[in-house]
Amino acid sequence: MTHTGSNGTIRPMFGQETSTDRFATAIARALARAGVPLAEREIMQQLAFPQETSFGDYAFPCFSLAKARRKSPDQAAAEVVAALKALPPEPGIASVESRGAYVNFFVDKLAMIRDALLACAKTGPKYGHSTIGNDRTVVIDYSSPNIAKPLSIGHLRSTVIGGALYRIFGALSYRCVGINHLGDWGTQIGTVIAAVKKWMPGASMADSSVRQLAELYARYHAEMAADPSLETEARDWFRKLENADPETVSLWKAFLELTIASLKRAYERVGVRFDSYAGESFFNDKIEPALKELAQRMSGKLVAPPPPGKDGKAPPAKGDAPAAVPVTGPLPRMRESEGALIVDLSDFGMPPCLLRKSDGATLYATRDIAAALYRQQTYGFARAVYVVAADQRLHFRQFFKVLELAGYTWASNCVHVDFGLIRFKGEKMATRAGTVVLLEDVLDRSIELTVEKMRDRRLDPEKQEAIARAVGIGAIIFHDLKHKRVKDVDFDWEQILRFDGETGPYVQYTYVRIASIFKKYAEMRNAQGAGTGAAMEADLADDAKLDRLTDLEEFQMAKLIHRFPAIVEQAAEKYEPSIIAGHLLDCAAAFHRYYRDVDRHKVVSDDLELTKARLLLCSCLKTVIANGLELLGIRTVEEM
RNA sequence: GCCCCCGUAGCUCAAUUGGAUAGAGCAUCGGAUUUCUAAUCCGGUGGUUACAGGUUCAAGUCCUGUCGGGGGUACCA
Repeated sequence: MTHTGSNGTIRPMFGQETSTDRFATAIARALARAGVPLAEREIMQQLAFPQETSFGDYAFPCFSLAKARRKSPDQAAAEVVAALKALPPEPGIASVESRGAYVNFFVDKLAMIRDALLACAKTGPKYGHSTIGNDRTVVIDYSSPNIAKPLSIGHLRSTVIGGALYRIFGALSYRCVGINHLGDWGTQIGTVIAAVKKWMPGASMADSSVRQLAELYARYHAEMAADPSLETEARDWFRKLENADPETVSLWKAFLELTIASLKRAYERVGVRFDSYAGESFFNDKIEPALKELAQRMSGKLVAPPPPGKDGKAPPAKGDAPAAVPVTGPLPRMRESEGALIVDLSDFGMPPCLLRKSDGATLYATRDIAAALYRQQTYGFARAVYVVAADQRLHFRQFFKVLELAGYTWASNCVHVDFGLIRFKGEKMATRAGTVVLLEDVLDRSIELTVEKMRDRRLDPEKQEAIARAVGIGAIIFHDLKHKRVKDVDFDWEQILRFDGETGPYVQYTYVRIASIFKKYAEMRNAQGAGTGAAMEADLADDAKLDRLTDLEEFQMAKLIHRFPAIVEQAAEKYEPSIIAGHLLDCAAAFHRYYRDVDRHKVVSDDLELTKARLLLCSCLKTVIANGLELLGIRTVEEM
C-alpha cells in the first residue's frame, strides 16, 4: 500500500529503474572486489557525497564494515584503501584515500567533465529527460478551484506544484493526464445563483466577471448570517439546478464557461495546462453506479433510494441489486449507521468514511471514489497523484483505504501529494472572511516591480514587457517551488517579491549572463568574418578541447551538470519540485562565483581553444538552467 | 479529548533520508566594478538544531515524554 509517509516521502516508484551513475557504479564494483561484503547495489546506496568537496567526490563510510570486522572504523577504512590499491584501477576513478572512517574517492576530473558536457550537448533541450516512465500513465489532479471565484494566492501551490510534476513526469516519459477537478457543484453554486438573481437580474454573463460573482457571493454570505431565509433560498436554487431546471442550468453553464475562460488566462500566465476540466458535476451520473459497485464488492447495504434523475424521471432501474444484506454476526464494514451510509474504518484508527448522508445525498468522498474509478477505467493509470493541501490528509487516507478495502489493487497507486497551507498573517485565508489575496494581483504587482527595477537598464522597450512578465511571474513561481512542500507558508508581500539572493530572478539572471557571453563571442567571430551564432553553439562539442578545463571551479560546474538527470528523477520520486529549484540555485551560485573571477575565468579570450572549451561548459550550464526552469514552469529571457 | 504535521542563526529556508566541522539567502558590518549585464561576487557577525530522556560506533534526522504553533476529527468541499 502507498502512503504519504509522515514526512511527506512516498514509497519509491522507481526502484531499480533509476538510471545509473557510471562513477558510482565503478566505485561500488571496486569496493565489492576489495572485499566489502555487500552487493554492489547496497554499496551504491551507502555512497555519500562529502559536503567538504576537498575530501573527495564520493565517500564510503566504513562504520558497519568495522563492526563486522571487529576493527575500528579508521582501521577498516585504511584496510579497504589498501585492498583497493592492490586492484587494477577502475576507469573514471583517479584516486582513493582514507580519512578517518571514510574511504574517499576522487573521480577523474576530465572524465567527469567529458561525460557531463558531451551528454548535455548531445541531448540539449532533452538533457535531464529519460525513458524510465516507459509510457505509463500518471494522472495528476491539481489546482481544482471552485467556480465563480477568482484564483487566490492559496491556489498557487497546488497549481504550480502540480504543473511542475506534470512536466517532470512527462520528461521522464510518463504519459501525464492533467486534471482540473473543478468545484462546480454543490450548495455554494446555489448561493452564487441566488446572489445573481437577487442583485444582478437580467444582466448577461458576458458583462460580468468572475470577480463580480465572487463579490456577490461574499455579500450574500455575509447577509445570510442575519437573514436565514437567504440560506433556504440558496438551497432552493441548488435544488432547481439538480432538477435540471433549464434556466438555472443555463445560468450555471454560463458561470462555468466564464470561470474556465478566466482560469485559462491565469494558467497561461503561470505556464500550466490541463488535459481535462472534468469537475465535480461531471461525475453526477457516475456516483450511484460507483456506490453500487462498492456495495457489491464490500457486501455492504445501500441506504436510501438514489435520488431522482435530472429530468425528474426515475433513475434507470438496474435491478434492485444487492439491497439489504441481513445483519448478523460482526457488522459489515460498509453499513448503515445513524441513518447514513458509512465505511467503518475504526480498525485503522480513522473515523468512518461517509458515503451517503441520512437525507440520501452523497458527499465529497463518494464523488472522489467515483472519480477514481472513472479515471482508472478511462486512463488505466499506473499512478494517480492528488496535489491537494495537507488539511485533506485524513480525507485521502480514508478514501484510499476504502478503495483498498473494496479490493481495488490499484488503490496502492493513489498518492496524496500534500503541501502546507498558505496562511495570511497567521490565519487561514478565506473568501468569506475577505482575507483573500488574489493570484493575479500578486502576479501583476510582481511584474510592476520588475519593470521598475529594469528602468535603469538600457533595454529595448519593445522587449521590456515580455521580460518583465517572465521575470516577475518567475519570481512568484520560484518562491513557491523552492520550499519543500510540507512547510506552511505565511504570505508576505515583502518576501514573495524579493529579487535578490536565492530567487527566480537570480537563476534567470545566470542564464542572461551566459547568453551575453555568447553574444560577445558572436561579435568577436563576426569581426573575424567567421560563422554565424546559431551554428556556433551546436558545433562546440565536436572540437572542444576539454582538457583545457583545468580549474576547480570548472570541474564543480561540470559536476552539477552531471548530476542534473539524477536530480530530476529524485524530484519525481519524492514529488518534490523544490529539489530541482535547489539544484538550479547551486548551478547559479557556481556560475556566478566562476564568472566574477574575471582574471582567471574570462570565457571569451584570444585563446580560441580555451574559449571554445569554456563556451561549451557555459552552454551546458545554460542548458541545465533552461531545462530546470522549464520543468518548473518558468520562462528564460535573453536579457534583463 | 484523540489523530496528523511542523519547531534548525534576528527573519526565510537547506542538510545527500542515520554519517565527517549543521550550510545558504535576507538583514547587519566591511570590501570588490576602466571587464563577457552589480538582479553579482568576497569576507565578518550570528547555533546548547524548542526542552528532557532513550536507541546507536554515529541523532537536526529514529523512539518516549513535555512545551509551543498549525491542521483534522459523521452527514461542507
